[in-house]
Amino acid sequence: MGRAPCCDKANVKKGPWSPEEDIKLKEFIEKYGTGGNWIALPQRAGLKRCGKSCRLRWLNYLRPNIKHGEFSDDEDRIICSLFATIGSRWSIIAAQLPGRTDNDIKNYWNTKLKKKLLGISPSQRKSQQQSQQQTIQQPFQPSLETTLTGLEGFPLSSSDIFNSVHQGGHESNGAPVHYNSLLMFGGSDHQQSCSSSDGNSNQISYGSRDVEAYNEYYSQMGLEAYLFSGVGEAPLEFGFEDVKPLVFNNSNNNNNGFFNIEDTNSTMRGNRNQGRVMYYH
DNA sequence: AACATCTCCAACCGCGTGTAC
DNA sequence: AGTACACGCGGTTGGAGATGT
Repeated sequence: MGRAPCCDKANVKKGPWSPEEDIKLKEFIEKYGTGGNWIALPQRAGLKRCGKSCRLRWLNYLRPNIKHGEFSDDEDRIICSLFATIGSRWSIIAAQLPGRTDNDIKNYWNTKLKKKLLGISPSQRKSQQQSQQQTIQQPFQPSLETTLTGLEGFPLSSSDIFNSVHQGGHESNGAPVHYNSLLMFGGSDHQQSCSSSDGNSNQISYGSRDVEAYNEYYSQMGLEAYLFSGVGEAPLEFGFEDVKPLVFNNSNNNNNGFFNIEDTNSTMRGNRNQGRVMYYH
């Protein structure tokens, strides 16, 4: 047995909304509110529309403070960063952009931003359409990650971590070291920054709000990764009662791909704004 | 100018989730 | 605990307008 229809489809109007319908809906909601019942609303408002259609029209177009028009560079950055960390959860992304709707952001991403990031001109699109399709539908594939890591404030990709940032991390045969897990500690609250100055250190700090999303992001890349905000208490908060972080340092490399363990809690506590990437073999 | 193709975005659809009973 | 229903979300579609040939 299928799902019961939300309304009598034979008796509801579909397609674009007329200005008259918009006025009717807007005036009704401003006067009476939604009453917490979208299904009953169209009848009460005298509209021959499905409740879902009314809800969508109100949320995406008629409600106050909706922002239309061009997205700013800041908005672009926020969308990219969030898309890369949490994927296509448009309602969550929209919550970070006042005045923008999930539908708006979704459309913007699908029609413009995605192409902008991939650097594809209109003439290139046709020939690349097939390969794009594959990449785009799987946001965590390396090609898109690589593109996105160029954005300021974006988390590092696995290849950045393994090959670029920590160039000293090599097997004795010269091959990059691969790790099973990745532990990161860092920084004061609500900052987002990452940098790599000398290839041997990686400064990274994220606000506590973002931790779960980033952890999810890294796990999508096949890394068992744990990113902690704060230093002292955070591991406990995330269920790591006996964390023994491996501090990246060339001198700690014992030449077989493993790094020596040392207790750095005191150091870390004293350098809250200089978090480090640490590997757990 | 005519036609084909592309772009954009509003709107639709189906499904998962929450909640009331 | 099970069921029915409404809401909200994300994927997809349709069509108008823009652009290319």
